[in-house]
Amino acid sequence: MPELPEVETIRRLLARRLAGRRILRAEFPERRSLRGDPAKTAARLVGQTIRAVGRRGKHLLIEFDSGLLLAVHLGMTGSLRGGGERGPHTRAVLELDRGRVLFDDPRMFGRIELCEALPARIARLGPEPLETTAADFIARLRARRRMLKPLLLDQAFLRGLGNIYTDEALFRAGIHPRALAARLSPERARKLHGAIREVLTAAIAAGGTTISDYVDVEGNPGGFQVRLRVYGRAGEPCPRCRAPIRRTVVGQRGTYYCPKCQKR
DNA sequence: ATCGGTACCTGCACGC
DNA sequence: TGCGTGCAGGTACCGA
Repeated sequence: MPELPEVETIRRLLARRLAGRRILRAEFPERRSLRGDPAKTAARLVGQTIRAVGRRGKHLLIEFDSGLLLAVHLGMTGSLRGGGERGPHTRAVLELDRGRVLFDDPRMFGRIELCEALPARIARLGPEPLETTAADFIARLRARRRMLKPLLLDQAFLRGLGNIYTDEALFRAGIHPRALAARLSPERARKLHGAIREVLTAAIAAGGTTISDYVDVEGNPGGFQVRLRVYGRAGEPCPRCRAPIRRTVVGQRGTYYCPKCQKR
């Protein structure tokens, strides 16, 4: 479900809600949603005060005064709720000195981990798409012999893009999802860098994309779905040339693109 | 390095 | 109504 813009939207709301709060109780009713032992993790969390909420790619990082870190990945269907009662898919509950936060995740692809430092798994991800420079991005593309779509989805190359925003960025840049990274001209690579920045920035401003179930901490859906140009629009006319948008599969992922506007 | 396949899960839409 | 199928915003691991 959530890609960078959704996670960033959640991070901002969570930061406001959680900064300075203390954990009174924690519960992990679903062992598989947690890396580590549920009882031990819960015990270590009690009494911890939240300093800040950060983000690396699609990972949320709840930082405590003690230096401990609660890393949350929402997977495909994970969501965080500020308040309310637990439901059938509640996988974690943090009871605070004011309010509570619940982690719901029907498909259980999401994970929570309490750690003392940034886990290697997260530390070794690629750069933030909104922080990397065009020059660096172009140089790194050049070094890869791979199709663009799977490369952009690879979190070790760039952290935060998922299926939706990859397709949207490639469309905006006029580049075919199967185009080979190393063969892109510097000008087209620069255009792709700009397209990624634009689509992510606009999506964050709109509060993310809701296809079926994404909601933020307050339960509000995103607003960017109405501005998607190709994702989920197979058969509809391309907003630029009116040719029908096509759906195909690239790297085992459903992929939407305009066969006329997007060239290899 | 890169690719394809599989696995992990549940829920929903769809066709019959 | 019920059942089978395919699909879904993500990641990890395996062998080729």
